Formats: sequence, structure tokens, C-alpha cells
Amino acid sequence: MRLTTKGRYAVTAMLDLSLNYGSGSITLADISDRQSISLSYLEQLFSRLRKQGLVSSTRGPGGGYQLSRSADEISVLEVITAVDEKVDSTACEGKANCNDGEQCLSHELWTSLSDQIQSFLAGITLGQVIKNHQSSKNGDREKVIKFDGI
Amino acid sequence: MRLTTKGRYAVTAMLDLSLNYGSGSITLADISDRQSISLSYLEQLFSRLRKQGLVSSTRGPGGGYQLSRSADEISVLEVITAVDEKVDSTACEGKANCNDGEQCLSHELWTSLSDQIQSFLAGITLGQVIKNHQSSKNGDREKVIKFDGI
DNA sequence: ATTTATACCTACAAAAACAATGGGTATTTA
DNA sequence: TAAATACCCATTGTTTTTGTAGGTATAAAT
Repeated sequence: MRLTTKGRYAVTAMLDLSLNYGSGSITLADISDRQSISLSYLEQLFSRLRKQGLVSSTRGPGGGYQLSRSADEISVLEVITAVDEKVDSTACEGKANCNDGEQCLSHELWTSLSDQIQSFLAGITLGQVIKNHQSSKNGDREKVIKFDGI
Repeated sequence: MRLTTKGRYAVTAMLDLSLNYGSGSITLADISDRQSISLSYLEQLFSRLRKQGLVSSTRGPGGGYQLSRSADEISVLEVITAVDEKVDSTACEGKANCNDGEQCLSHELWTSLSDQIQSFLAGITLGQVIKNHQSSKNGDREKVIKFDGI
């Protein structure tokens, strides 16, 4: 898994959509203005988000994008993986120098850690990000800590 | 924060070092062989890891690198941030089109999420990655779930 | 002392990914 | 019919990633 500005743009744009959930379609032009992301780049990102079924679109005047599901049902991981290319995780199979199994072990360890990061992000929904932010503003520390998960 | 192959290499190399903790210095050439990372690239990574105080080095024959602290005292976040350049998180300050405060809000939400990811990674040590992997192999599911933190 | 094995440093370069641009077509509403 | 939107594709400039190359410094072994 990768976590880069591409994923950040995608999550930010989806949070923008989440904030407008229920109030009809939002145009990419609006998101572009609000979030300072170029329209064409947003089009590329939303092409993937749509193909992954995270957003639905309507064409023509008054059209735009909407979340396919509620913000509480879309995880941050889904958004990030929708726009990120797959990275070949280790590419170490079939190497001759797999001495003492140590190479495999370190790679397994990384894979295990990577899985845990993904599990963490899979457990956070766009809705939670919004709610948690509000809680932290209200000084509701208990909820925030619980959400942190550590 | 970014999570890219650079950070993955650094973590993998540090896990390799962790597995050899206590048995003297490990050369980058060994890690290069075991983990299939080019020696020169490892040198660049370890230059930063050393400057951050995560590893110590000894020159000359028999020299190499060691963890500065035990694997239980080094978090995954430290390793990743040691090798990653800082990214200017939003770069939206002073924009005129901060209409309705919505631009700022989405950015705040992203920042909040980003902080939580960092907190998560700060709570995982190299030692825990190793221990957790062993637990998962033994089917000790309780520990794994607890470690997942969600 | 000389050799050797290592860290350590700097400059460069190839490849990949990111971010954006430009120019279109398709669809729907007004 | 016109306008607003999604949608699509090719290209391009920049940055990041991932290395290569060639050296110097240090310390151990011979």
C-alpha cells in the first residue's frame, strides 16, 4: 500500500463529497475550486472512484457526483486503494539467495505490518473522520482516544 | 506522511537488523543480499537512519550497523519519517477561495486523519512487528486482534 | 606498513510516478 | 439548439524513486 498526495487528494475530495451528502450532485468544478485540485486531475481520480463503485455520476447540467453509499459505509482504505496502482509487494519469490529463510522472514514481517496498517484504515470510514473531528473540537477526548485505537 | 517503497525498504532493513540484535554489527552488504536492496541505496537510507540516531555504525573490517536501541524501543513511524522527506501537508493557507470555510474544513479533516495514522504507526515498534508475526503463526488470535487496535 | 573491509560522501542518471494540460466526445437539461 | 456537465485519451513537465559510479576515511588483519 502507498500513501501519497494522490491518495490524499482522493480522500480530501471524498470528504468534500461527504459533507454534501444528501444535497444532490456536486460538480468536480466545485470541488476543484474548494480543494484547489485541478479539474482534469480530479477527473482522473473520479474515473477510478466511479469504477470502484464509490461514487455515482449524472451528466448534463445539474449533474455531478454523489457518494454511492453513505459516508459511514466507505472506508478510507477503499478510497486510497481505488486511486493507487497496485505495488508488487515484495517481488522476492524464486530468488536463489533465500539463505536461512531470513530474507523471506523480513519480507513476511513487512507484509504482516502492511496488513495491519490496511486493517486500521479499513476500520475508519469517511463518516468517522468527520465525526471524530467534531468530537476533538468539542474536547470530547474520550471518543477521540477510543477512535485512535491505540 | 507518505508511505512508499522507500519507507518499506527502510522498515524491512531495520527488521533485518532487529533479527540480528545482540550479535554484533551487520554489514549493509549482508542486508543487501538478504533483502534484495541495492547497496548504494541502503547507504543512502542508513545515512538518514544514523543521523536520526536509530542505528550506530562502526567502520573497518568487522564493522557495520547496529540498532541504537532495542527493537522494542523503535517505532515504525520513526523509521519511516527518518527516510521520508517532509511533505507540506496542505499548502492552502492564504487562498482567496476559502469560501464558507469548507476548503479549510476538508483539509482539517485530512490532517486529523493523517495524525491518527501517524499515532497508529507510532504505537507499533519493530519488536512488536516481530512478536505479532510469531503470535499470528501460532494462531494466537487474541494478541493479534489486540495489536490491530481496532 | 600494507592490504582489506567496511562506512561514508557526492554527483549523476534512468525510470517511474505524480500532477497537470489540452482537446476532444457523450449526455442531459433548459 | 445551447449550455453544462461527465467522460475519455494523449501528451507533457516535474518530482520522486531508485539506483550507479567514483571516490575518501577508518579500522582491523596480515
